[in-house]
Amino acid sequence: MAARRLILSQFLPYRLSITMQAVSEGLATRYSHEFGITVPEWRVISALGEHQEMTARDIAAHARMNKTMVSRAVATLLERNILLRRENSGDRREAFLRLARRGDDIYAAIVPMALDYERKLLRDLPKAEIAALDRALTVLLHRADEEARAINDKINGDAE
Amino acid sequence: MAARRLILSQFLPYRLSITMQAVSEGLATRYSHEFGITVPEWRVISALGEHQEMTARDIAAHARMNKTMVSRAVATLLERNILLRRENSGDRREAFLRLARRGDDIYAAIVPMALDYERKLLRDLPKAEIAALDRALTVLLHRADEEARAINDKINGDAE
DNA sequence: CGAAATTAGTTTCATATGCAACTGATTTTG
DNA sequence: CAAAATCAGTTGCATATGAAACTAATTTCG
Repeated sequence: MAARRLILSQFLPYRLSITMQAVSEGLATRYSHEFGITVPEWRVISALGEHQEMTARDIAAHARMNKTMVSRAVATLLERNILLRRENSGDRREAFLRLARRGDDIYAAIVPMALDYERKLLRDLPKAEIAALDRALTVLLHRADEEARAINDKINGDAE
Repeated sequence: MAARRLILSQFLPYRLSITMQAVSEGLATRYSHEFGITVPEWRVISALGEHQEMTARDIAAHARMNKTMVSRAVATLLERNILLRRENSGDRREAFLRLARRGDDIYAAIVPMALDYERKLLRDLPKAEIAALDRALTVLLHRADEEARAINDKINGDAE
């Protein structure tokens, strides 16, 4: 546990952070400019584009958003007629959400834009390196979740 | 430019975003809990730990922060006697910042914690995959910066 | 030299975010 | 069955954030 030097530009959490920031901004600028959609809103739209009909809770789980964020994004999108909402008559706490006509159009317009952007980013990485990146991100997310759980347990006194 | 399906869980910008979020949180929880330091404050401290003495402007450039963020983090850290500030008598707009005694202590305590965390995250990735991840992040950041510039130029009408 | 432009850094303001408290509905359990 | 606990989703509140306006200092240039 020797205190080696820490060089910010080589430190993984820092690099991940600035890279994701740049990547995310580059894409968000496009669709926000063209469709007035925020990042959380895009997440909701893409979740529903992928799964047709979900509750807010499902969306939160699928897109790793907290329920406040989902609630607000959904409210705005309903307001703008981008989503449709159908109450679950079997459990009136929840409601099924899906893309309205306008939502379909927006989704259909953003998807190629997003995939094109992704392609550009990865353009000159060899296939093998892209595969390695994929694996690495999977492992990192998994480990980070584990570590987060560990540290929270320690802070909260473990026995809950 | 065919509108292939977009699967959120496989879409690079999304994966980067959630991974960095988990990674960043896992580390930030530790030092915020132990030292009451925020992420921007840690960035400033680590920049100064690495480079001894810098102006706010240098810090912003080195740690990819905007000047508002630096200004606020520095103000808090000065307040808490974690930094020292020495006005540049040759150019009184700027000031040189460096870690105070307390800042050194905090830095010395966080660095091993941060490196340990990084080690844990990368624990079961083979050396070759880590190297591939490094290269990939470098390329991605570079491409994303390029794309951001391109899109901004397009939006602002290019000829500035 | 002196006006205009530029720069470092701060502050204002409008927006984004998340936790925690809340509402209304459903489920659990004594 | 009724009280307590849980759950889906919303809202209030306090904090975080960044763009743009601002201040004070320096540089540029007519």
